[in-house]
Amino acid sequence: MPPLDVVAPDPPARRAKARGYNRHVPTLRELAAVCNVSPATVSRVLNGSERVRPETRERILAMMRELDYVPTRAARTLSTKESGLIAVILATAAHPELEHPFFQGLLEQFRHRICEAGYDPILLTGEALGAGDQYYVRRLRMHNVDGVLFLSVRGEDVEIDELRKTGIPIVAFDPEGIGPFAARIQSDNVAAGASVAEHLVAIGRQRIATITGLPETAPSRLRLEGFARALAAAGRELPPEYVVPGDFYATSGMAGTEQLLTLPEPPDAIFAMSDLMAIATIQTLQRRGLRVPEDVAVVGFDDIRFARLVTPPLTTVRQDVDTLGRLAAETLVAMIRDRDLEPPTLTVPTTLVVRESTGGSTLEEDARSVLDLL
Amino acid sequence: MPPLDVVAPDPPARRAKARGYNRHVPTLRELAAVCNVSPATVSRVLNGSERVRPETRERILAMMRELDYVPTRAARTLSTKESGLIAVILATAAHPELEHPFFQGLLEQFRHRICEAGYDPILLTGEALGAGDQYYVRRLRMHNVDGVLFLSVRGEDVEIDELRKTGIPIVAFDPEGIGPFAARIQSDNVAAGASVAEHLVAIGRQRIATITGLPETAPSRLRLEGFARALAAAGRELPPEYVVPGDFYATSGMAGTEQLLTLPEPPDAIFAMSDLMAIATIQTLQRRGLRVPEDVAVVGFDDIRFARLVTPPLTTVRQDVDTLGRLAAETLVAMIRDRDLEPPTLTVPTTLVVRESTGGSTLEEDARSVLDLL
DNA sequence: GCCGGGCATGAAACCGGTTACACGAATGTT
DNA sequence: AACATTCGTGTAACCGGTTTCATGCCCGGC
Repeated sequence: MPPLDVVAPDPPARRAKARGYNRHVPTLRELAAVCNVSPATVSRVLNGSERVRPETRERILAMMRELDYVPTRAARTLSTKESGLIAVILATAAHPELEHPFFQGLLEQFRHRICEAGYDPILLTGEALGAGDQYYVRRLRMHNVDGVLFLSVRGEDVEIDELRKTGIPIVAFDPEGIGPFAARIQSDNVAAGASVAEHLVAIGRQRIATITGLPETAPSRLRLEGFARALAAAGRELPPEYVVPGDFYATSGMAGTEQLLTLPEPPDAIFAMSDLMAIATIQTLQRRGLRVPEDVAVVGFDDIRFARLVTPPLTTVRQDVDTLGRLAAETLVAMIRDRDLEPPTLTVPTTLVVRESTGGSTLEEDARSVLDLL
Repeated sequence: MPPLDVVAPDPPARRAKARGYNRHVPTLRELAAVCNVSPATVSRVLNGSERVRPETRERILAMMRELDYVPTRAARTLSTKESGLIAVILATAAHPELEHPFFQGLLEQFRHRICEAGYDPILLTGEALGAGDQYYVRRLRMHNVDGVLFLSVRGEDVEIDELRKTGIPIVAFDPEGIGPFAARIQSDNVAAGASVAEHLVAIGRQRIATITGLPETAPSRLRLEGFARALAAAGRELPPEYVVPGDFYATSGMAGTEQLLTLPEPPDAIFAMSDLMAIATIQTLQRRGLRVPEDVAVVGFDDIRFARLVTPPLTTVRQDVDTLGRLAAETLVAMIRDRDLEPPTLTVPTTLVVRESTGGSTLEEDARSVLDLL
């Protein structure tokens, strides 16, 4: 049976009412009308302009609170070309940074800092998901993104040039194949590689090998450079068969270890260029009946939370994610505010954290450090 | 020396030129003019309207490509109230979901799916960062967010009601203290808890204990419910001192294990309600000279990548992150497109993955499973 | 008492898409 | 042949802030 009253209320409004969210959100003009001022004055209050009489300002601010006024970012963006959004570009699904523990800390610190500066991060991916309108450069242009943070650029990214043409400020972490138009943030990979080599020499290891990250990436090359140079300085060889390529992820750590164990002279120390690979290395060695650190010492890179939780706890190079994230945020915000700023290159020192996987720390020390975990 | 020509070009334009990004981005109206059509027609092509003659459409599409036209989202948002943004709400810094491996997979799958549907995720945090304009509800209203994904709502969130009033579609994962206005996605925690209990009984353990997650959270309560019920069904006791509270993170796993070991009758099996806690549990047991699984069997929850890399590989409950992420995305997009949709509650089954920490799998099986890692 | 200047405020155009409505041409109906 | 309908397209208002320029006021100086 059709209802008796033929005049149906406006459907969307009725639905809204039914769900209880018919609260009208005022516009700037309505707010201005209520306050008996012009839209321009309200806008000035919103933007903290000096040119407003204090009592007028207070009256408007009070009314904003009372009406629960929130300015519409889209309108402001349309007018000013500033969106308050910063794009964080993740790489392809094949190497999901988001799943790499190291990047999480970096990202959280970064997010926190840019939020304080009034920006919000929007997550995009370098991966092309079929249709062209899913390319990140297109998305980021649509959204009028104010700045871009790149997590581990890889050389083959054909869109980098497209991105450069937009003129949007860019900060890249551990960049490879990105021009000087982008700021760069990185750990001191050369010094870090050297510190690992020196440690392994100091504890008396004779046959020192390494499983690298993706060979074409900057962190991988630079760590190897410092590592090899320090070994040479100590009068040690680094034969080619002791350098096996990995990709930073766990599986390649297993494969690399297997490969090293087939050598006529297997190493007595392995430097894996990520903690994920190092942990896989320990696991593989133990499966083969080898003891860590007695038979083979293992060193990782990153100092992810898990590093101290594996058995034995992992000696590793700590990257200062808080500083890295903070600097990335500060640099990007500075570049947004002053477009003439020359993009800097910042290098952050690392710390070698010695634990049991190289025989370095006692059980008591380590138990204490575990309690530092959140 | 000042340059001879006194008339300085427009400063911003000059800077842009100097950096090489003076490329002019056309507007819809300019594009329309070039194509000898009205803005309305271009807009119709953009939005896939049927009412355009095919040859006109082609001409416009070709010109879009040639001029590298990208529509400005802000203008469309202003007009349609749809921003193409979906907010992902992380909790406070005290419990950084982003660092919890389980959420990464969920988030990546979610991101991937909503991206295909034309949305991009914006990261917000429940934490109030000082000033009021950093509250997430304000941010999300500013940005005209189309939908919200909540990761692990906690009961004390005072802003939930503010959020509800906005009427924005919400999907919450493992929700606690959120009303029926939000869709809920969760693993079948009761069945999962029961499957763990049954497994531990089946392998003949006598003194079965558990370290829970945050006691006030839904997953923690539900897993305990299933666990206790299944133990009772098998005629086993679950004395109160065998239930110690944790918080899903590693440290609480250590503390909980220590606590269990001080009991007059320490357990011979421990169910930790997250892999992070379970791994900390194994580590702690080994430090105390206890063997896993011979002396104490350990079961975790989540099946994070590390679960199979620790020694011994961890028996755990696998949450189907791909399905969880996909369902969250599909549900949210559906709710955005049809605001009348009743918010569903979806429960996804889990799988018990038996590995060596309960003595379950052989070395060979496990080595194979490790190779499944990406 | 008149004038210049600083200050608080207002009027109106503008940012770039969207869309309701109008309109002419082509097609179909009787 | 007259008329209704559908189709393709254009006109213009609108979304909600921002910003330039104008204006009116009050003040101090001469």
